[in-house]
Amino acid sequence: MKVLIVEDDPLHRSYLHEAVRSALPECEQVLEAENGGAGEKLARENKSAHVVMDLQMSARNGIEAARTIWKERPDTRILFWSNYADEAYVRGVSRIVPPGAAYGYVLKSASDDRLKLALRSIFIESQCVIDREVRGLQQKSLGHANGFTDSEYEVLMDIALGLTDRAIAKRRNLSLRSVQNRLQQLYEKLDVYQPMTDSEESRFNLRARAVTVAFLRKLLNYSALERAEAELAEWLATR
Amino acid sequence: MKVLIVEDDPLHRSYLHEAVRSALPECEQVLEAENGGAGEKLARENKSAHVVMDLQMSARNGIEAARTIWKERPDTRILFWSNYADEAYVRGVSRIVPPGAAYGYVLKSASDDRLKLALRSIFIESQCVIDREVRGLQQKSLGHANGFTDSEYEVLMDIALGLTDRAIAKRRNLSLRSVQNRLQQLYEKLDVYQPMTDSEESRFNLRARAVTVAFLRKLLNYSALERAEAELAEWLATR
DNA sequence: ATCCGTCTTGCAGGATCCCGCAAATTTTCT
DNA sequence: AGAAAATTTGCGGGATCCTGCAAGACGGAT
Repeated sequence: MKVLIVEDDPLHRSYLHEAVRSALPECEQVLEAENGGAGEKLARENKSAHVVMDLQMSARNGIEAARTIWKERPDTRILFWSNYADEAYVRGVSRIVPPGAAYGYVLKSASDDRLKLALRSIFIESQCVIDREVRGLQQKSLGHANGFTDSEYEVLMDIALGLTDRAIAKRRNLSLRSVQNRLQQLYEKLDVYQPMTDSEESRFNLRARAVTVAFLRKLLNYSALERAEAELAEWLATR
Repeated sequence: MKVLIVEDDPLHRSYLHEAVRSALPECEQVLEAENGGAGEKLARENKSAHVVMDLQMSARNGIEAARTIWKERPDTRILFWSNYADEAYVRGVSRIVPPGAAYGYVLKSASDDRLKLALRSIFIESQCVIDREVRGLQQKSLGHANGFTDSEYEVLMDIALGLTDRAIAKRRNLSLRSVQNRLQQLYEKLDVYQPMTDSEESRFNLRARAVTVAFLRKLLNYSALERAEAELAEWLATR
């Protein structure tokens, strides 16, 4: 068995290396890459079927890397190992995992044992292992209780990118009014209607405010924005 | 000499601990805190005059912590040790450093030697040490060549928070039109006027787009937003 | 003092955004 | 199939945003 580690931070990389060695004695070789691009390349060359991947790397995003790896070999097992459980990350991951693939999502704050257990479960037993904190988010985002519809999430990304109502309508094949409907739902759910002061006027710009509170609530983050921007550029090219 | 380490990540914390021990043999005691709040408390109790501080911690921001520490004891020496050199961080730091204080800004990607040298320079020699990458940003942001005026940065934060033109005017004691002038300068500098397609209409919503490209350019980031939101709440309270 | 550049302010108008209302369409459920 | 619920769409109007034009205000330099 070969294991590929894709991780920015040298300290974390060597810690992971050590953890893999000790949790998987049957592993003959541990490869290391320090960004998404190098990770994709190594995975291709070595046909690695076992990857530990950091999200949030400077050069190339972990999610991007995972997507191309899975596109080439959908049975690859990937353990995502991240600092944060932002909803943006969780959504990003579950959007790209191929049907039936074994993967995991473990926080860096998890204990040694938890990490090692996850390594064995995913790489040996082909099970999915998702940290409880992350799992909670997943369910909340699916259960429509307080979560967001995919279509709402779409418009959220679109206004975060700075698109016009009209532009969104074109991109999503909707009428202007429908876009605005979705926006209203979004504003409702993000609870953006609070007046600035109890006194009188002076409110928020709903559109901009929505993006802000989405950020503060971790529905959005830098890498989600980065991905969205890339997708937008892609779409623009086809017009 | 006592040194206080404020850092989220256990791995980085112990690495720092080791680096301090080896670079500063005259240091008798190394204290550790795992978030900003605990850091402030320890600094107060131990009157630590030497701090190594991570920015970007989950519980309480490194910049916030540094601000309160410096407010209580302005001669404290603080070395900021961060993953990123976002302009948002650099601006945030230089906004709070007291006149004449010795501080440093070193990236986590720097070599062992660089870190140790910085530790000695700041804590022993009371010099300011700022990584070249960071320094570059500082100068660019000051030299008005391509950088942003403080007033432009202010409106940027304000629209990022989702404030109305009118609200910004009140907050900054300006007329409506002046705010809009600043916004125009901002749009100009952020180069937000590009049409979406070469063909015809369908452009960006300038206001939202400006915030986005500011994010992508690292002029803004999560912690800057967090701080701005707190300041806004504070201001709202005084109305 | 005068000149010059920068910053500020007002006004006006066109574009966009936000939203209530209501009809048409699709989806879901029985 | 038929009814109920949700979604989509059009229209219209009020609020906000973006901008050109032009007149003061302030400060520094000659």
